[in-house]
Amino acid sequence: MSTTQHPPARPLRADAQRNRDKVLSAARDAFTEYGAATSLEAIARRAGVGIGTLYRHFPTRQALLEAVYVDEVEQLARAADELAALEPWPALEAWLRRLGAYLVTKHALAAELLNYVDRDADVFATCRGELFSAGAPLLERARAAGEVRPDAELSDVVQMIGGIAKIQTADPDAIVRILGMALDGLRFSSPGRPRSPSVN
Amino acid sequence: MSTTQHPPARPLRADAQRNRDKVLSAARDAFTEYGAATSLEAIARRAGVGIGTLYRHFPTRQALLEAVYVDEVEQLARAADELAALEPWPALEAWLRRLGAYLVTKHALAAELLNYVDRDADVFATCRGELFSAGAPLLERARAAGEVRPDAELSDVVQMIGGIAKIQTADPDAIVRILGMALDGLRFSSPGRPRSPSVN
DNA sequence: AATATAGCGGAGGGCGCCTCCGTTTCATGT
DNA sequence: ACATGAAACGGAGGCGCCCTCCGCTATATT
Repeated sequence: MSTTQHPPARPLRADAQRNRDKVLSAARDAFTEYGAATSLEAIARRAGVGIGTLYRHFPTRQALLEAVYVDEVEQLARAADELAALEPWPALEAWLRRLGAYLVTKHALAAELLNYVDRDADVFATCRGELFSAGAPLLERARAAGEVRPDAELSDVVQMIGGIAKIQTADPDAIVRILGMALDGLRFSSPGRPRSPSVN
Repeated sequence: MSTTQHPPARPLRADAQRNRDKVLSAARDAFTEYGAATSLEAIARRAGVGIGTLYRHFPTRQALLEAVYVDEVEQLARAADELAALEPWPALEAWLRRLGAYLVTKHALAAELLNYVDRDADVFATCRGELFSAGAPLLERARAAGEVRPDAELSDVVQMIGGIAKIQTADPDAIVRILGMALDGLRFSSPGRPRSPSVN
């Protein structure tokens, strides 16, 4: 019943694909910048396409929100693969920070989405699955390298970051700092262990 | 800082008071019937006043939502007084059922309100206080009469009803039935005790 | 009854939603 | 290369909502 699984019945014309991407990326930026209530016309303008084109690709606001949501998760999953090139801890840290940034904006998105679909709709389950299978190898690798405390579960880590992302504050840097502390906690389980300073 | 405490600086002209009440009641009905996103113009039409009049009394959507919210709580508190004439248990049951009905609609209202004010704004605290001091005597009286289990705390009861009210279901009667069960649980703490059938 | 003024109401400007359809661009067969 | 049908584009236009402004009306006061 997912609205996203249409393995191209017909592969979408080149310009159409281009426009679809432009809208998606404009929507992502706009939602992040102005909140999930941004007008669709503004998004179309920002994407440099006509309003009609936007509606052709995303017939309802829900469809667009959902697509952005899914798109972000997919990018996050892809990022996990690319980060595999780094050392275990930097890879994990980078990914978790990115996850944090994502979760901050996700709340607005998810809240708005819930106006249209119910809490345990397909989208959410699927996305959660993707997220976990993307993150698991990174955590596993860092753990194997002795870079994180051995008792850290991925679900706990994600919860923790989710909680931090939910913090209401006027100062967005605060989130970054708090996240830094929490990540140090993930890395070291007991006091006294020498640590490299984590750059802000 | 409450927006509701203006002990009439000047007592509001007769027609103005009338119109204010009409709007408030129309808003309550409309919000209940169509959700908290109902257009203000529709509410004005329903109340039989001009849109300008609505805006005169409630300059923002938030103001109106808040007023409805407060008004409902006040009615609930007043109901508690009137119910004092009934026998202890019927009084408590009637009030709690009414509380349940209120909480069902309240969720939509509260959710919308939270778009404007933060979670622990004045309004909420005040209303919670009023609610509790209205309900406490009813519960106390029923307890004294041996009609409810002695270990029932008002806050627990309210929480329970709140939880039931939150249940998502297509069938609104289900809520009523479930509430009935829960109230029986409030009344009787152990099996085997004879009970009068609770009328639906 | 006369006057001052609080209060009324709705027209109107701005904006967002969404549809419809004439125009443009692409893909495909020759 | 070119023609041709189909896919995709884009924006005008209709509608509803938000909110303000201000000429008119109802009420209170003397």
